[in-house]
Amino acid sequence: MKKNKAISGEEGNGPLMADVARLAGVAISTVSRALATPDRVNAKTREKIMRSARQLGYTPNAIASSLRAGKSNLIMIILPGSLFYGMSQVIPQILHSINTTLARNGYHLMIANLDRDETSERHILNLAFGSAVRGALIFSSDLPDDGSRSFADTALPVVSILRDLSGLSFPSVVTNDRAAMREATEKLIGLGHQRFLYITAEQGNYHDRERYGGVVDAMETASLPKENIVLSGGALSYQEGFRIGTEAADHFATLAEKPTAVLATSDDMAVSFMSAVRQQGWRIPEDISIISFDGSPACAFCFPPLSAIEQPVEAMGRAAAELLVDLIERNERASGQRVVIPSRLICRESIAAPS
Amino acid sequence: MKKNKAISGEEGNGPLMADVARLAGVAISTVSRALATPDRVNAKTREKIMRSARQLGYTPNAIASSLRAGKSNLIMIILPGSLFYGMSQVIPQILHSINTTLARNGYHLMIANLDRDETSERHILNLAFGSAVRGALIFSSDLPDDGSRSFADTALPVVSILRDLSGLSFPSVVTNDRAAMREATEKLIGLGHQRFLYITAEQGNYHDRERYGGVVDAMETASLPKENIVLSGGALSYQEGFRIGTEAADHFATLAEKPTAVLATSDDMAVSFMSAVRQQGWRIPEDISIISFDGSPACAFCFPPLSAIEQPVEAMGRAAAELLVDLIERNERASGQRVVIPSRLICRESIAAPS
DNA sequence: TTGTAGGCGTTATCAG
DNA sequence: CTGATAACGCCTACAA
Repeated sequence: MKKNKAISGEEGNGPLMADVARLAGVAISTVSRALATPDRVNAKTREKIMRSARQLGYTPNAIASSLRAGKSNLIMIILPGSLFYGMSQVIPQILHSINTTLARNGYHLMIANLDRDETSERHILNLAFGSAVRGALIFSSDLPDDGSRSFADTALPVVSILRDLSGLSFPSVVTNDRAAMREATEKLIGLGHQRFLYITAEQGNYHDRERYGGVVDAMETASLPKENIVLSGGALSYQEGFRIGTEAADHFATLAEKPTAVLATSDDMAVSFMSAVRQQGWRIPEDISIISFDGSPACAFCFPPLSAIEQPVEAMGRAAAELLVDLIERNERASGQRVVIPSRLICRESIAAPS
Repeated sequence: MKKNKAISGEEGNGPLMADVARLAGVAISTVSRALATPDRVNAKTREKIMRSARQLGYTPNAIASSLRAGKSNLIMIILPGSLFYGMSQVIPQILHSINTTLARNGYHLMIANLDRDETSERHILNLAFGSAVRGALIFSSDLPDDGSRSFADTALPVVSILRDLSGLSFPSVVTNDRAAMREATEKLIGLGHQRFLYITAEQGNYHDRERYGGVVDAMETASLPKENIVLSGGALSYQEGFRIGTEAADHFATLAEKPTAVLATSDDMAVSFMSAVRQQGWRIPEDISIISFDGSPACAFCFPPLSAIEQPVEAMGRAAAELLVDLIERNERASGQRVVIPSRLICRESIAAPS
């Protein structure tokens, strides 16, 4: 009833502009104009065309427009495989807010996994260099490189999220990892804690450096020795958060001088650590205080409710998408601008003064 | 160094096949062949072409190929906005496994939010009818419809995930909601429980019907009266899982005859319920046993560790993507086939015999 | 084995 | 205001 594509065509790929033109008794170009710039065509003709289009169920072929226009309306987001697991809803939340913002501006979002194989890097580079996408968002990742081409050389507008790549002149939307961690540490110091366990993944990566730096800052300000920070983890990726937290608890058990407070760099590490030390007989927060990073909604329902540095995921996604759209629209690219969206420390029952 | 695009062209959209041809001293078509069907061109010519291509950093224009071929290699996944929140990692996990499978077969994954506004429905229909995508995965959603076009009429290959749409002749990859819930209920009945609180979202939707049905099945088999199932929630979407669980705890507090076991239809509902009833002074599992649905990895680290029906998210994603690729490759579409990937009941400390 | 020519569906330019 | 025509970049008969 709505669709009319010839005689059941089997493969008939839907009506074309030409079909609409024929039905309306005008030239193809007139149809095109009626659709793109309605006020540049006579009202009556326009009406006729619109009616024909509706009657045929015509939908413009997006690929043909893209080819003609020399640009697509696809945005690619590069996601590290390691962030797909765990309880923190960083990925879905950010995808949702980005996608909503992009859709509102007429763009579509394509996902590109950045796994640890070279195929995925090549895929991404093909997309970037093959004019398949109009812009890219790169989420907490390094720049793909397949040996002969590097993402750094792309002519695409790119915005980095979470990781600060403004030094490479990619505009970046980040949070204040360092200051937030410093604030959390100061909070614990204020409660009387002096000895900390810092649990991390992938020691030395951007987030670890920033966050650890924040802890050190706070210690220095309070004139506490750096040696009071015991490190745990550091060898695995964020994807392994639960394992990192569990192992940190084992590590904790072996320590002669126990830290009284824990700073975990992801929710997964925090909850698995809490679960394991509880089984060892420690109480939270009486024996151990703990604050984590990410602050997914589930933290409020942990036992005890988990204090956390809450990353403004939605806001970051929105900001990044808007920045990218703006870049595209203004036909720019470089500019090492840096948007910082602050994280908030949410204190819940997992912290208290040491006993 | 790698890229050579004329004299810094400003807008020069990268080298074309024509550039490669010129550099190699052959015709464009020969370049095309050398890239697509290498053995149909002289080894020496091929070499020359490959070298030129590499030297220029040539990457084929994906849009042009798609137009020429009459088909894109984009797959769209339709995701309901309501599933982007909460602790269960259904969305990221399934995106990851789908994307990996698709990438291996040369396809790319595009996200389409299905929010509650008509714009998003129109967007999706434009994609489906505008030849922009080659196939679609529809994740636990109803079929988009903008009033004049319906997704049901699309000529695209479509696979439904989680929701059984095989009746509408869309191949579907689902889990055994009903049987799994039945098994969970039987487990609790076996422990001696006779009175249940069933917490749900969106009463009457596909998942609710299936899951509730499973509870009823188990009750009937055990000759327990249906009245022993107390319902909570049912008015909000899955997105509101934490709120649903919290409210269910309030509801629980008002009940004269307390259920001794709880069946929650998402992890979010379960953890927020546990958190709230604990504050009311109840103990789990001594006073209340609880089993949830989804079984995200974090369940193992709850307090107490949460028993759950674990959905095989990865496997479902992989199966759906493979099914879709197969459909595309074999040029088919309809076929109400239904792949069931069973969920597993994982028992942890949140259940025990009633006291 | 290689080259020539035409077309995929749309849009922009230029006449009429 | 409308119509013919030429691209967009690639691929594939078909011809050489």
